[in-house]
Amino acid sequence: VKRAAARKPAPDTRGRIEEAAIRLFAARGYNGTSTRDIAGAVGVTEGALYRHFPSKDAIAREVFLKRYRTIAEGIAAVRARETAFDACLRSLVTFLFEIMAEDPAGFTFVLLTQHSHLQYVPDDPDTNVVEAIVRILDDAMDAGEIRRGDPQLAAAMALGMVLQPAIFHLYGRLPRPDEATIEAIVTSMLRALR
Amino acid sequence: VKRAAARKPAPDTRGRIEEAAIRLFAARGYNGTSTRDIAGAVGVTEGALYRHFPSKDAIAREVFLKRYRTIAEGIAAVRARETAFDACLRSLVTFLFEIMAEDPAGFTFVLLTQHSHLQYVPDDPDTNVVEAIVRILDDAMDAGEIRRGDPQLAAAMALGMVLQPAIFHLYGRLPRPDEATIEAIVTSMLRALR
DNA sequence: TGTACATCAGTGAACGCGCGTTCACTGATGTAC
DNA sequence: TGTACATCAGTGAACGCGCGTTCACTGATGTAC
Repeated sequence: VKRAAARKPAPDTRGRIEEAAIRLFAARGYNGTSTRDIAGAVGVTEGALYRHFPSKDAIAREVFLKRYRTIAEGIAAVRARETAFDACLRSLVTFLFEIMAEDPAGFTFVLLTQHSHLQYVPDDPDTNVVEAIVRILDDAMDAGEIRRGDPQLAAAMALGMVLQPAIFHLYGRLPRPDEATIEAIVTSMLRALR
Repeated sequence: VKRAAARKPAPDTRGRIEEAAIRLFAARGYNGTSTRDIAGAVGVTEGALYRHFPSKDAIAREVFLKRYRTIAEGIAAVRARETAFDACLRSLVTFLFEIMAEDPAGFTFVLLTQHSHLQYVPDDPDTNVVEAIVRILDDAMDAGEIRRGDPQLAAAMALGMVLQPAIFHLYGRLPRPDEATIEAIVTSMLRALR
């Protein structure tokens, strides 16, 4: 019988380290999480961590860049798909709340630690979330869909109108954003930008 | 001659500990700053810290609540002074950028560590910044100066439209906000809310 | 198919270090008589 | 004014602890002949 062989699959220790790390980092912060915490959550010894990553710092960087890339790629996809500015904005806001709902720990971790890691992200709009948004708004200004102004400032305000409600939700001040909430945010953003 | 007596003033070690702590916490985070760092910046030994504060945590809490109260009192003052909603909003945004310019370290520290300390701030609108803003927007909705909606969500968006540009400035993505920038933000906020 | 060796992901114990905190002490200042 | 004592803010050395990391090792799996 092959029972032994059939039992073997699904250790995937590396993936489980990443999951545990992101969850703990989001909850307690990088410095507030020890390698013992991570190893304990995974169910291995600390030594095992170093079979998969060269250092604690490398775990955080790896995990950040992976999540960050997911967000950047999602934004690029929306940008490519939606030609009308209104629809693009609506899709972007919907997308951001979707990934926040799907992976709250990952979203929180990226939100809270972005400034420690953003130095490793190039300013290229295909990989940098903020640059992508600046570009979208700049194009919309060129097309006359929103009024002219500093695209960096417009991007900051637009981003703030999404992230601050997201933060309010993560800290329990707002319930999980529903369709109506997203619509209210998009409406306000369009009014602010036009 | 009284030279020795005239030399004596201005140790104010407690105040200097607070200043050094807030500057270091803002730059490196709470966990990234050691009591040795703080004592070294002040020019005393670590033991001296414990003549003025019972623990490192108490330094952070004290310093946070002091700065936070300054902001809350400033907002309350604006609210009491300005009766017209437009003027109130303009004064609030101006005030926030003023204290950020005056005390960047304090502002950064409060911005970054608020969620560790907000549990010590009551939900009372006289002491809680977010509650005060919710109240202002709720009143403006009652008075018909802005359109009805969830005041918590409106507060989140309004706050995001100020804080995200502030964050962009702190991290070098935007220059120091000038009069025109503040005016652009206020204009966008009014459009978003009306 | 069986045997010899290489590779790999794990263990568990230990490491040196920097952390927050403590403590006995000192010297300057304030107070009482 | 002088003396005796209390208080206070500092020193400097030490503490125990938890941290990130290392290392010799083991046993399971893959590969070559």
